[in-house]
Amino acid sequence: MNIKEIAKLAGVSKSTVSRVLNNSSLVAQDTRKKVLDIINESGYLPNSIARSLKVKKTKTIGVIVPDIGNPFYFEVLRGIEKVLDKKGFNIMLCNSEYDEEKELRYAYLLAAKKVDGIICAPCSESSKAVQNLCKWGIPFVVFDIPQVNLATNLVVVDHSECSYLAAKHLLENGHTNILSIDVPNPQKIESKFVLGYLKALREYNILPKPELIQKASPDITGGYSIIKKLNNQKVYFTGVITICDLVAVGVYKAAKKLGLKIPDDLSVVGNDDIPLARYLNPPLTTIRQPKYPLGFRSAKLLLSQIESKSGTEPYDCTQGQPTIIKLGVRLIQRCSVKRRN
Amino acid sequence: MNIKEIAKLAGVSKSTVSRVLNNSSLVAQDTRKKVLDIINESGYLPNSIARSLKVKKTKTIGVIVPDIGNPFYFEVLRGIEKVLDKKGFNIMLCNSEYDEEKELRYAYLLAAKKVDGIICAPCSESSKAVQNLCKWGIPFVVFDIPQVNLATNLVVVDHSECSYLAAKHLLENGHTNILSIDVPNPQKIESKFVLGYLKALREYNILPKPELIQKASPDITGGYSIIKKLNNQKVYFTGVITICDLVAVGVYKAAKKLGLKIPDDLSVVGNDDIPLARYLNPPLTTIRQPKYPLGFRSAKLLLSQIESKSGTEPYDCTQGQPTIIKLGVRLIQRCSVKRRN
DNA sequence: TTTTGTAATGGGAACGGTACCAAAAAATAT
DNA sequence: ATATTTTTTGGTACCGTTCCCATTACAAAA
Repeated sequence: MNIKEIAKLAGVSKSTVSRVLNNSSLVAQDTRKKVLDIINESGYLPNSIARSLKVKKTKTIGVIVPDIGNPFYFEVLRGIEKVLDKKGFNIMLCNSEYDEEKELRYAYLLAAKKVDGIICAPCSESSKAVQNLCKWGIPFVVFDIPQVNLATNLVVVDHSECSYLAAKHLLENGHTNILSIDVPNPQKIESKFVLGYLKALREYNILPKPELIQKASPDITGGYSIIKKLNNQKVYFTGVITICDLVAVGVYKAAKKLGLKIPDDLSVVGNDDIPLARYLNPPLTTIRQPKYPLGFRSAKLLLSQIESKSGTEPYDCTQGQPTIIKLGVRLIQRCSVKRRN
Repeated sequence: MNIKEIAKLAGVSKSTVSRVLNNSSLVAQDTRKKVLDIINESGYLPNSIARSLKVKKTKTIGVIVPDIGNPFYFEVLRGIEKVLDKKGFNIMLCNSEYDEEKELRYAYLLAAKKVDGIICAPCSESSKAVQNLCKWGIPFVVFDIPQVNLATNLVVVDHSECSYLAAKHLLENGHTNILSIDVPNPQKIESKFVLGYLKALREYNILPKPELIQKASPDITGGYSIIKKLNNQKVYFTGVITICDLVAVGVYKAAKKLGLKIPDDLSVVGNDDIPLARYLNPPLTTIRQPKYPLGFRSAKLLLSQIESKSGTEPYDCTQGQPTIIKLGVRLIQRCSVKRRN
């Protein structure tokens, strides 16, 4: 069933049917009604893929995140969805699983599918996918991880501030041997997270110990295995800061296994403030990320980019100043940190 | 940049370019190389939307769930993604937010976008969306909620078994005043969840009390507010079974607020076994749903349906026997239930 | 009556691919 | 050298819309 058949049934041309479909004003009242009736009783639904081909708009946005299983990204997604849905955009969700190769494949796929724009949380600071997005002239915004060497529109949080706040909180509570669990990064340069950690240590005149600067996959098993490993190596620490709450959960799990009490034997401060952080045992002290706003602002930014795009020309991401939106974080004190003397 | 321009640059016809794109065997080695070179250096990417229009396949699957925020659905989604990704399908994710109207809108949208198939967890047992999917001839499978009066392909768990197991566990532990928190359903008939609960009571010769059969929205606030409400009304119960772990979390929250200790003052058994259930305080005893398998099997089933579809004709969901896959559940005992005498 | 203007409709060329069929070129057989 | 087969290529209709342009119908003005 297509527009031509509807036209024939209604005894009009397909131009006219198209006009009622897009409710153009220049179609007579009774013609419109007649066509509408035919459409309803036939169960016809317009092929938006054909439409997209013609109008060069798909009304869909691609979203690439490393792990939707992580409540952090999920909350961001909610923010994104909120604004896009209101504007009639659909979301094509892609889960890169922290795999650069997969991320790139998805970017390619979304580009080929001619999505109107892309929101991406790349796995690394020099994401090949983002570079390509730029090259292909697709409107996009990246969040969470800033891109190096690329003037992209950005919605971020300062990761160094998170770790700084977290470490400082532990230092203020008398901890001096603090383990930092970051996510592995392929870059040679020290990550922002470690930088913030080091800054806090410096302020307290504490020399960083290399064995306390660790990396793990950003999930429960990541946190779990790092604690187990360090325990085997007899590395000493009384506090932990983690790159995300999920690895804090892993730390909890390991602590339980090893018979370590939190916060008595081990203090931990997470990062994200996922919804379930307050229900953990004990409730997790953490740095709250503006998750929903991150998504909300990213989507808004992308939409403005799409709207400003002139006609059908590809979007040139190098022209004009990139917009950079930096959102704040704050410490949420709960019960996973204990004062030491 | 389109196929025609590439053809011109390579000095061949667009047929030939199309052939190398779809790596057809009947193109000479050096022609192929020449075309490939041009493609690479020009950064051309084929428009899959145009392709889809012609071949009548989009290689994308629509997924409609009531709440991706619920780890239950998320786990299902992972299962879906696993099989679809391997077969080169993309996922278009839609969040109906337990809103029938929104669910229907999404179904329409996905149909218009000509997705190759749809996996749907409808909000109700007589989803208008599912009925339409049937009418429109789109391959689909529904999971989690069976459809009444509609012979659809199904991947489900017996909800009555879940509540039966949960209630029985409490009964075995000496509880006689058990609160059942179900999700509101628009149907007149008693829900499966309540049915299983009643069955367990009957086996123990306990008369059901209407005030202990409650409904709440399937999220944290739902569980929270129902407990608060019943507490105000001085309704007495020592055990709770919930339709999902998220409302159990809400129960925890309310208990804390009201100074009730779990499990000493209140025993609770959840349903789903979300990843964080074991990390709650106390760890939640719950009925484990086969979440990942639910998604995995649904996707497999859908794929087989799509593959068996002959050519371009719409899929007729009334012909042939529907496949119904029923998966089992089991009780996971943790620490939220206490024995009473 | 003829002209002019406006509202409503139809015709047909795109959009960017695919795929069938025919034609040309190259390889092989006669 | 010609006939035949096989390999490689080009031409073009089509997928289902939109949208520009032309045409028609009809009312109001000249």
